[in-house]
Amino acid sequence: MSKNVTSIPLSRKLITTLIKKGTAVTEAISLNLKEHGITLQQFNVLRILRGRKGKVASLQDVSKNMIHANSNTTRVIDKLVDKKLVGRVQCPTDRRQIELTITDKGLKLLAILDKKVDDAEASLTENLNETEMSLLIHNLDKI
Amino acid sequence: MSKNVTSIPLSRKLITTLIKKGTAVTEAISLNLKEHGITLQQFNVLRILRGRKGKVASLQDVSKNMIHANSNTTRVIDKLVDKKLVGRVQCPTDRRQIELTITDKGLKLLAILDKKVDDAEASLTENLNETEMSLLIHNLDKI
DNA sequence: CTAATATATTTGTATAAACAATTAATGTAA
DNA sequence: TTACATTAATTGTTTATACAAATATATTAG
Repeated sequence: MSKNVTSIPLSRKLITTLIKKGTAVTEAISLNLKEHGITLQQFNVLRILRGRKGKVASLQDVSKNMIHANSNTTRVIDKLVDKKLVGRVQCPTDRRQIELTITDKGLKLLAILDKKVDDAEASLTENLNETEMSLLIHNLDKI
Repeated sequence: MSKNVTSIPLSRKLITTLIKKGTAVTEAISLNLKEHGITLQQFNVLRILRGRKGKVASLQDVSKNMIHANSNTTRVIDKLVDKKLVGRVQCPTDRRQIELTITDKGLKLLAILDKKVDDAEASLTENLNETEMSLLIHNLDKI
């Protein structure tokens, strides 16, 4: 069966909705972090590092897992190091690489932020039940 | 029935997926516009103005309909005026307001861009059928 | 009519992001 | 070993965005 021509406007509606909701959600989450002087990018880096459970991560490990894998990762991490939330040392076996870890201070802050972000995320999705959420995730992954 | 506690990680997964997909889609669409020196914001303004079908729009009309309703709308429009894609005149009855219209050159460019963007949007959603797209839109609107 | 208030747009400034180029260290082939 | 290529991270620069303040015009209360 051939693709229905009316699928073009529907795909436009879907993409537009996705961009708008994505932006709105980003802003809603960011708002909770802002009071603590943390950006969404910085928050993601902290979460990635905590996920390492003590093992070090290189800058490119982090960069790959970020929403935007870009060349500004160094500067995002600079801010976290300045705030003593992340430790950065040169890798002894390959001195091109750096080894990143989350500090105790970072873990403590993250615990506070997580609570706020979890609440915000729960609030944003309060009109959806679990089945709907699972289906949304499943179908969003087809895009 | 009380809310299941496992809904918290599911909501996190959903929000994370939404942010990532929203970003990816934004970039994919932007890529098509970039070759023509147009940003997504500028493209949206052109579409909004075309939607007016000849009637003028004020800056705040445009700003309200943009993904980011912000104080930088003036500068986005500056670029479009520079490129002669949009006309800007002072409103005679209320000189605080400006009257914006899309030019013929703007309409011609938009016709080209629309084609590319429609194709990109169709391609992005090719793994979804109409029922799935409708449901996605419906459920995203609950967020 | 004048002062105060409200509204529409613009401008200034600091921060963030995109993109390209550079530096430093390592790996590899003659 | 030495030159060349590759990899990892950093830096420079331009453009975009967020947020606050300023400007210009219009409206309203007295």
